[in-house]
Amino acid sequence: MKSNSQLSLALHLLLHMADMEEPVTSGLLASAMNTNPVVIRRLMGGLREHGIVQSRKGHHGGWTLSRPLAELTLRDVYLALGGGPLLSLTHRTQNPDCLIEQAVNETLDGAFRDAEALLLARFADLSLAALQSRIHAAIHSPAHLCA
Amino acid sequence: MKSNSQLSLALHLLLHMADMEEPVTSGLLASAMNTNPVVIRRLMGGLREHGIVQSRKGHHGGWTLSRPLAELTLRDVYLALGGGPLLSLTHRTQNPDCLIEQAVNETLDGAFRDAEALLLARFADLSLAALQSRIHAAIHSPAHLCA
DNA sequence: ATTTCATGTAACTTTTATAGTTACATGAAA
DNA sequence: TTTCATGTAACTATAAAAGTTACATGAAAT
Ligand code: FES
Ligand code: FES
Repeated sequence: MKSNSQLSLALHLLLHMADMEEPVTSGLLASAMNTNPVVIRRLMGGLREHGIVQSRKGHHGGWTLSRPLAELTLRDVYLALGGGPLLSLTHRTQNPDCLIEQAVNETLDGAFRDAEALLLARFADLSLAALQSRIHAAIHSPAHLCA
Repeated sequence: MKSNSQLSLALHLLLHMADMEEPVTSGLLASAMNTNPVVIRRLMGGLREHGIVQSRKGHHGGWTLSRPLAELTLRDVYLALGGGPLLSLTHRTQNPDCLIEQAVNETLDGAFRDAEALLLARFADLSLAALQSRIHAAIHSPAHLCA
């Protein structure tokens, strides 16, 4: 399948928004990310339902963070995006009666679970504030947004 | 994209072959796996190039293991299949100049590398012989092959 | 009020990775 | 020389993700 880059996109968006005073429109964010406003709105919609961002319609509307980055971890963002699959390997379930298939898949699942758990634990240890400070050390105009 | 189940399939095939005396045809394997012979031949072709299986054409031809399962780990099989991506998450590389994108992606990559390393290490610890003995404990007719 | 602008969303198209299919050439055993 | 199986190219199908179009809804500004 086509590989999933929503987490990368979401983080990029949130970090940009953190440096903005005013609400930012999906149009502006989209052109900075070289994508389409609807893609942004869809993704942000998910984050809004988890209390991460807020939106306002109409004039001077747009998107703002609804809690400080220090209270947000990569894990929160990943889960708010729906917590989709982390691994690209699946197992075949063509004939569930086959004992070999069962044994193979149980074994693989064990390894998969461990890798996923490790990744989630890593995500939980990374706050967006940490990312942000790393970025601010490198950038000197915080509110920059490629339009 | 459609998710990748080659490793699961390959393991299933190898374990079946281990219990067979005679070479097995791609046609037979395919019907046991509910798939197409060409899918089997393609996959096995990769394994042959890495010395895992052998093929013979013509009458009574087919596929046989070319080394004992005890010398094969899941890692070997995974690598012989091409060592494709393990994780379904990627990062977006729309504007490589953007420092935020860079920081986000470096951070993600760190976590991804660790998870992949863990998974590979797990794979390296699992020999096919171990899988096989687990299966033989459950099955009493080793050479069974759903056709 | 009415104009303006931005979100909210449904429906559709495009892209890309994987799997499955058809067709046939090649080669080895019987 | 017939039979059977691999080897491979070319094509189709399926599925997941991303991008696009179109328009309804709602809020600010004048
Ligand atoms: S778009 Fe991220 S810094 Fe320019
Ligand atoms: S196909 Fe695996 S045991 Fe029947």
